[in-house]
Amino acid sequence: MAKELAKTYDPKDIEDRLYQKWMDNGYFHAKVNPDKKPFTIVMPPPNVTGQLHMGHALDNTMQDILIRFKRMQGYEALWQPGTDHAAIATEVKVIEKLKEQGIDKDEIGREEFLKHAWAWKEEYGNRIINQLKKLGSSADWERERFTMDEGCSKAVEEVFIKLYEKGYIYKGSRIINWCPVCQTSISDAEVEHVDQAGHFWHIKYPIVGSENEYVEIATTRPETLLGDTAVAVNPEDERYTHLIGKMLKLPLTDREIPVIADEYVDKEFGTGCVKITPAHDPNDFEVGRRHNLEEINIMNDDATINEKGGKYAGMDRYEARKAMVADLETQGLLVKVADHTHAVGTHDRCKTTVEPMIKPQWFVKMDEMAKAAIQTLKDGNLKFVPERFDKTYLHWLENIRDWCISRQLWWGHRIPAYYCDECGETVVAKGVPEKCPKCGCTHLTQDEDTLDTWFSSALWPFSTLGWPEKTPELEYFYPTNVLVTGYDIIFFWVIRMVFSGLEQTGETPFDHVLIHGLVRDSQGRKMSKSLGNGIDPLEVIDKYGADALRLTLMTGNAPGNDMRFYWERVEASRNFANKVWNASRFIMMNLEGKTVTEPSLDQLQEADRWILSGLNTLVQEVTDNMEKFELGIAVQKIYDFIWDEFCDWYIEMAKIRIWAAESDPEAANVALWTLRTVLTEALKLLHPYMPFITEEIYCTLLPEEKSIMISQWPVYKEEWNFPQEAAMLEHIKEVVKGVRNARAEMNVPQNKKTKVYIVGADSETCRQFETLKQTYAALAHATEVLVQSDKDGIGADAVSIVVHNAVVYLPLDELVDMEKEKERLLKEQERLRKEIARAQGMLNNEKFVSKAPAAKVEEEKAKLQKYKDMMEKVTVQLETMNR
RNA sequence: GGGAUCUUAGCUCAGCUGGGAGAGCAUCUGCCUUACAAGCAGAGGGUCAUAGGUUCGAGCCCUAUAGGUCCCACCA
Repeated sequence: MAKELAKTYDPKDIEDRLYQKWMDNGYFHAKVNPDKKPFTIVMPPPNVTGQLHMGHALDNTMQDILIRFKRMQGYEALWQPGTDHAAIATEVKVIEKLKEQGIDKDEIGREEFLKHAWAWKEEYGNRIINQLKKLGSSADWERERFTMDEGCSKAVEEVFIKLYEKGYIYKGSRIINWCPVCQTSISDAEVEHVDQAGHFWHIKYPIVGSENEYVEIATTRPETLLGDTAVAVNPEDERYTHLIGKMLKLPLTDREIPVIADEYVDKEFGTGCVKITPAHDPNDFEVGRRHNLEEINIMNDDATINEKGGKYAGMDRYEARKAMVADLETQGLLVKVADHTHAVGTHDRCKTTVEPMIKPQWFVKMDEMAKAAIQTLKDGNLKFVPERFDKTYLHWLENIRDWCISRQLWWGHRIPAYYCDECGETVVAKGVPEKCPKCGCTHLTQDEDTLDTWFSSALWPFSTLGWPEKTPELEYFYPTNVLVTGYDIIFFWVIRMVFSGLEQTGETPFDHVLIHGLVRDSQGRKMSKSLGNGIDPLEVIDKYGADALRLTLMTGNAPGNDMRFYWERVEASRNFANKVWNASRFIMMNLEGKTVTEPSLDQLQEADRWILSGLNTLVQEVTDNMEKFELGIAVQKIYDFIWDEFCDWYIEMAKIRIWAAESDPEAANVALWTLRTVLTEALKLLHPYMPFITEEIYCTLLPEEKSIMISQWPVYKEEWNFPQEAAMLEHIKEVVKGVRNARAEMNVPQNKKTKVYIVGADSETCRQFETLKQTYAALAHATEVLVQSDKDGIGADAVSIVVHNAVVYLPLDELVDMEKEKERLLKEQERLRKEIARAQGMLNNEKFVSKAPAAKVEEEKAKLQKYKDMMEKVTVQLETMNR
């Protein structure tokens, strides 16, 4: 017995209840099951500090759709969830929170600080998980992981040691990107190049021994002059060859530096002379190493000038710049200042200008692993969807430099390296070594640094499944199938997972990477906190429901493209939900108290056969689109089928039999069965996109069923394929549309019903129309439909609608405006004339006839015949009117 | 400097391997028709950025141009 549904759809009534039901029944949980094929997605772990934003909503909706789809198809579908410790982001937030309480990080020390950080994690780590649940995410929460939990930490340690032993991880003093605010090194990927309007300062460096001679250099960062240890020119540059080897007096200091020759210098740019500051510029660093130049670090960690800076010591780098420029000017060494816009490296998180510095850091050697990652893509083991992101991936890998992995932070995985207090020997090991292998000293101290947060996320696809242990889960679910993520983290994450997976497990961690774009605001701007233009997904869920939000995010967008988000779109989605709700309500109302039995195939009427054929096509296409990750196209087809075909046409057709149930209960049964069957199957197709509403309707409609999410995905049924009836009904629609259009144009009031005469071209056409005359009557506001083979009894003033194989007449009596009718027919004639000209033109083209596929040519011939036929009838009609 | 991508109806965007231009919103006209006014029925609106090329046939493929967006990059 079907229970009644509320009159309008209210998501609040059902979402939390259904989610709880799914959880209670363990539907999200995936187990190792040799009888089924696995399908695995690992969730990009949101930061523990994070709050759900539209990007998460989009990313997780896509994953949930794929997982629900595959689960229904009979796969053992695992969606592996978890959170990321987000090293810098979290540490910064914890520091802020402590500050509010008047606590200083350095005062309480590392151990105490970490206690606070863990407390933070406990407090906020669940927040984003709960928000993901609101979205309907069917992740296997029983398997939820955290990048710093015991297992993941073990995996990190294991990888670090293995790579160290292989020589892929090394410690070295090299130039790295230093953030003076966060006080840590950062990787190249974390540096954002931002164009800034700056200056080019042209400065004279006097030549030692030639009092009035000097070279002119141009720099954007005059303060680094304090660390200069050479000036370089291009060896081919004839202007300066005579200076090579000479010494220059470094302004504002008492040092003398040499002029050197290096290919790196571009003769055409600037003055052709470059000051070399090995300790504060990556290029200069390379030049310095090539020429054995001294590396003078002139800055403290907070980017103030250190004691090497003489009178400028203690000043901030920009203060020092100002002071130095003033001094240079005073000394007559400043030639000119030119405006110059250039890209400045900034820390992506805090936007501080990065300061290149030489510091001892840990690095991962990238060349070999990058090669493997490139190869796996080329071998087809890894596919980006859409494909164009191949280039992004390859370009980055082909130009990769060693990865700086150490961070001067406390929150994260501490580097498993220990230094002997006596001899300084480095030992990389699991846990504190008992004694130094070199000198036997028992006092060893662990490295203070932690690892880049991406070091652990790089292992996510396998560390979450138990690696390095050989767990049954790892064996069964790994490698995973799809990774869903935004194009903005291909560098940070996808690439690192690929090379880590290949190196550690010998396999590409996933075979498809489904890339999506950014969700922007209604004006196309990035949603951001500072602009205050972000739309909170939770607010959308609260107002319109999770299903409406999900549908909005999935429609009208191609993979990899950005999308704009605005409320009107959500409303449209909500309206669709309401439509589905009400169609279902109608069906259930009519099922009330009835026992519906499955009819035999020959009991199915034309309309039933048509809609079942349509469903069949839909099932096939949607499945196909979803297999190809064309999620937006698939849902568009489901939407159109449900609204346009099923609601607007089929339900209206079925009403005829339902309302005549008393006189013909058998026909009503067939209609009801078809309604229920098509609705059920369509709901299943829709379920991955709109899980809540489909579940609620499904379970109300079929009380004996437990849940739509564990129901079987629809498959194409050969016995539901009725091409003939499908064509007949399309013909009906054409006629009905014609009648409706004529009525509207002739301003016939909606409630005014008329007779409809259909004059068929031949007996078979007449027979078909005769069969379906009730359907016409209902859909075309007819009191009666008369099918005949001639114009007997039809007045000359009847409005005529010419369709293929028939002319339809509406006797409108006093309502007919003959002028208007004539106009309407002339318009139709004009349209047909164009169609005929087009088809005729193609067929007159010999090359078309000889080269185009035969089927195409036949198609055009048939069209031409059809239009000519219609043209003839319209012409006759016009002539009749003129008489 | 290198690369990607976009330019289609008033707005936001679809358009899968080339075969008669679509959706949602907005606009206009009728309708409170017993599932739904968050609805129903109808209508208007596009030389698919420009110029060439390939093809029997181009929104789709190729080349150039213009404009927009994004990513990468060690010209100080």
